[in-house]
Amino acid sequence: MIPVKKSSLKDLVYQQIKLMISNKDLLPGDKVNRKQLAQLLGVSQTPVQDAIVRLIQEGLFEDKKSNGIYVRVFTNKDMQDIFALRAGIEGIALRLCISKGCEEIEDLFKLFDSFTVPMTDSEEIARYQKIDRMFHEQIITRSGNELMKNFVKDFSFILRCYHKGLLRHPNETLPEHLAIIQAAREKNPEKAQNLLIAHHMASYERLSDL
Amino acid sequence: MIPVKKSSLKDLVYQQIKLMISNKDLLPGDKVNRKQLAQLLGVSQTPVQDAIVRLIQEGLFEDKKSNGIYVRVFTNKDMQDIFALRAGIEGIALRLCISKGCEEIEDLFKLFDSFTVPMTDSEEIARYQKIDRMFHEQIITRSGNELMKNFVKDFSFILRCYHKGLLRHPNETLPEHLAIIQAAREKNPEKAQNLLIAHHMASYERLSDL
DNA sequence: ATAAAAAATTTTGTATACATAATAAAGAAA
DNA sequence: TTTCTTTATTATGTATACAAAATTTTTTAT
Repeated sequence: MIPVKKSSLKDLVYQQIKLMISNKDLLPGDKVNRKQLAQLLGVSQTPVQDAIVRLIQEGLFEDKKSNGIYVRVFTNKDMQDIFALRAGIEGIALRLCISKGCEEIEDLFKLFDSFTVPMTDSEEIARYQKIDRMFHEQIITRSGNELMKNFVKDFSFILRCYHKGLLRHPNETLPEHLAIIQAAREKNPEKAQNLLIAHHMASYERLSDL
Repeated sequence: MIPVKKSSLKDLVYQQIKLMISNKDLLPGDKVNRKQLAQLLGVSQTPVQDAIVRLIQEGLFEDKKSNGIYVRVFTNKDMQDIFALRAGIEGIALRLCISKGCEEIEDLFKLFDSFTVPMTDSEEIARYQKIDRMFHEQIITRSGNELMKNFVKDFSFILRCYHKGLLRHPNETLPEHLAIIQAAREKNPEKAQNLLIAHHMASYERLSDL
């Protein structure tokens, strides 16, 4: 028997609220109102309460105790913190990928073959960005560390919602990607890890300038 | 005015349940019963429900959807995943500490001066263990990355509850700690980071043997 | 006695009610 | 007007009610 998980209201409400966040219907600093949300979504306050608790735990909402619940405002420092955290996690993930000799990752690497610097065509840059994102996601996924996936999922959402545009031009990042890939092909986990971390930390530093 | 945060019932219940977990009143695999917990704690089911949602989000409970909620069973693989994740996070934290030239960390390092290998006295080993734990905690704390603190707090709790005994003898780990400290004193972030990661990954490997 | 069916109980998801605390609004005094 | 008090409104935390699904127990038939 296949366990069909007919999602419950509370799960739907949770997802719906996250959608409201990514759609900017709920903005950082907004007060979160249980009753109002319940009416808006056409459900009772109970599943909304559940969703709110989850979102607080996830860091998307902030509980100002007696003062109400608010959509969390992420400062520049907060975004930097996320970048650093991701650097550390993705670094170890890549190390694990290489250490366990995961060959299938080669197909990921190949995706970068078709690019060269300098990159000027905006359509090509868009394509590059997509592959860039996929590359980093897949490192986590293929590490085989389930826990990591969950952790990263949460703050990937935050980055997706609150971080507009790219920080560094492909001309700068492509060579870094290629160097990482080469270290991986050489089966040098530590080198690859260090390069990946350096890659992220360069973005981290750039974030200080904003 | 000092904002006195008279903790609400739901927070107390949450903490109380975590205590039940660390006290082994709630064991992995146990079914979690809302009504029963509410009666036990002498509150209504509402704050218990809140706490349960938080604990699911935190990974301590598992929602088997239509099948009920259970105290999560952490497999050996799960514990390994946690170790790897911690390695990555602590590594980047140490790098940040050194990069920002945080001098106060020196007082932490000094705590190791009084130890030498071989270590045989069980009381000394106990003292070492305490300092060991503190060392790793403080790296996170002093990195100045708030997000990290919260992430690590959650899985530190898991390690504390479900991981008994130490994996490797001080005779093996002290030299590693000293090497890490030396790299830090040399203000070499990458080297220190690599050594710290290697230190954790050695424990990670050891965990495979169990 | 064993298997199948039916009935009873428990559990979980959801809704609603309500008191206390917090905020906003209105009115009174300076 | 401005400030202070009082009153009204709303929001949050908590309790309770209840239906549908799941589990357990009991009953019935073989």
